Amino acid sequence: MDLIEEIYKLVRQVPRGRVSTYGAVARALGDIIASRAVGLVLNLNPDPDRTPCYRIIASDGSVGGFSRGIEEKIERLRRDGIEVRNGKVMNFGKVFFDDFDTDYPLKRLRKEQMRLSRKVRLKDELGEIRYVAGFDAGYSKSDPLTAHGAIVTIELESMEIVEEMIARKRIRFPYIPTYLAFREFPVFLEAYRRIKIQPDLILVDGNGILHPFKLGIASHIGVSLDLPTIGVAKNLLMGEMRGEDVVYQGEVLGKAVYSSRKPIFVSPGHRMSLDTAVRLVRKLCRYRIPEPVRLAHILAKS
DNA sequence: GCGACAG
DNA sequence: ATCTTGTCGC
Ligand SMILES: [Mg+2]
Repeated sequence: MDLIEEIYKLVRQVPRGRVSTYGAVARALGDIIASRAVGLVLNLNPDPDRTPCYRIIASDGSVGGFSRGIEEKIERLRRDGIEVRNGKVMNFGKVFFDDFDTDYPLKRLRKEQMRLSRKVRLKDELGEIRYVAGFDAGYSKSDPLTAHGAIVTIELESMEIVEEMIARKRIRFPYIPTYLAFREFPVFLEAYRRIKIQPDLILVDGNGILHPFKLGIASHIGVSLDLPTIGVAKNLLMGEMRGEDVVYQGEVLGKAVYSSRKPIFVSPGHRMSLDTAVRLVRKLCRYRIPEPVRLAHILAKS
């Protein structure tokens, strides 16, 4: 799924003399939550003549940002015949374009999450756990369209590294909260296909079932490979704290683990109960982040 | 300005 | 997530 191209295709539908908004483009993608991602993608637009990203402004009528400076954005809008005063588009309601031709790609991906979430199993289905892998992805500002995916596998008993793998993949999907797997799963798979030692368990940087459709990236990976997985997040995506429980819509989907002063948020991904996930994560923590993920994080950045 | 949404 | 020297505390 090339969501970056989908965004550019929508932007090209905005006619000269009209403007639209980051939120309107996000709604045409299928989910308003993607509005910030629309801005980030337009920031990387290589050709503002072919893809007139300057016609996308903030929902309050202010012009928003432009990588070449907002002066050029205002100048381009004026050349289109748009009146701009004090950084605001005049007659906003009249020039606003929202008549996008779209098949709502994010709605399709949401349905895919709902379909996969029915396959998640939350009872312990673990054989003997000898090898534990951790996965994380890293990026760089100088090359923001390449993801670096790292897998580090350790032996549980000795906590020694037995394998390290790094893969690169062109990114065609921005970070959108609750859609993380569609960004990072491809580079995970690229690295996973190359490892020689089959892990018995994979820890993933991100959530498991602690997700609005119970399909965070750890569950997405677990179900796709039918392997036991655990999600380990450094920040809380959703839910409220009840003691150490993370509760969402009346259900305990995760737990805060105080491996250091600041907690991490653990949720089962697949073939695992919450309690077992927490027990295994505690066992794997030398510092705040469990070793396989911590080491994968370092490798992905290098 | 506030709230806030993994990475 | 990224941009990033040095400093402080444990
Ligand atoms: Mg990460």
